[in-house]
Amino acid sequence: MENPVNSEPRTLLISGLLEGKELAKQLLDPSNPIENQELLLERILAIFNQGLSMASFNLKSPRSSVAAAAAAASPRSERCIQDLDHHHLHDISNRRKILPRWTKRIRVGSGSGTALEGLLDDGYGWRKYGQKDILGSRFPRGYYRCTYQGTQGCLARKQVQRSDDDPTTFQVTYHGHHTCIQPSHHRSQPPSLPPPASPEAKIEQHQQPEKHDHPPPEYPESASAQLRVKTEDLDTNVNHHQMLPTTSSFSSVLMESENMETENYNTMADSFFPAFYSPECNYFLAYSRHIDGNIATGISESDLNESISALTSVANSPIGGFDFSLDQLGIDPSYPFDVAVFSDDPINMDFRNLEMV
DNA sequence: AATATTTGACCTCT
DNA sequence: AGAGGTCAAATATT
Repeated sequence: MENPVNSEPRTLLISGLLEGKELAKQLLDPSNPIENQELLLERILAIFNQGLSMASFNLKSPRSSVAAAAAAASPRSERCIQDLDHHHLHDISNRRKILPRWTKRIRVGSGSGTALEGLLDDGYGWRKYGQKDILGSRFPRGYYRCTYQGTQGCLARKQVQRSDDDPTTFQVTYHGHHTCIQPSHHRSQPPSLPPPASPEAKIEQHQQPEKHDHPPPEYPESASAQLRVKTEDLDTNVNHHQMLPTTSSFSSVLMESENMETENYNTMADSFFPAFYSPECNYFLAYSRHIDGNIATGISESDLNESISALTSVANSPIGGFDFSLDQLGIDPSYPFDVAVFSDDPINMDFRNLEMV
């Protein structure tokens, strides 16, 4: 029963467009530095994209889009029919391989028994759709999908696995970025606060040496006050934590390197520029992080091009410039674009602070 | 009544 | 064939 908030897409769409309007006004402000103008443009574009995707998603009949077909509404018998479609089959089999995937280790400070898992709220609305005993693990693995899969076609998923050796820690593996607008995230409104708990939770960040990829750091580290991420160790000048509510942290989060099935994602570009792609939906939103006006520290454009084109197979790099178009990218505009635009995830909070203050 | 969770069956991948 | 992942009917919760 999470997110009882009204998630009516129309409302969200309108408020998003209002934000776009506001940004457009700022764009006209001649005192704005040129870098900011680029950012504003990019963001406005993203808002348009999101709006388009929302509108098209809600207009279409559920069966008419892959995203919706992937939604849970489809009975098993219909699935079999759909599976006759080889393309569709191919899409589905590819999806798991290509979707970005990253893992976090979350330690809950205190608590007992089943209540612990409730402390794992990361600010998003999740709906449990399965649980499985895992070979060699004492605790079952929980499977969650985005609450708004049905209404907004968001394909984000996560798995929660309680650690064997330390039952107070959970390994949370995310699959895919949210393409939805989450009401609880909107306008930086953190979800309801959890009951206060041990405030001394220590947050660490580390990487597994054998896997050199970074977790996409744009994931909203609990827009809620429940998780606080220590980002000082991140090698960027991004100050996520400044944007995060820090009132009561009682969970620790260890950002782990990703356990990707595709090495394609395994690039610096992905960590610095968590391009919100979702190849199974064939969409790509040009989106990058501009911190201190330097968007590509340590990353060559060719690196970006390589990784991104490999990822999407439809896109050229959006990083070097923002002059992409749906046609250029071969994107079906009817698919949901990724978003983060309306959510208050850290990266966008950065944007807000950078551009609107 | 609407929405979320549980859980056994089914599907996919290795 | 077996393990992991997902579906969906039954059940629980709000």
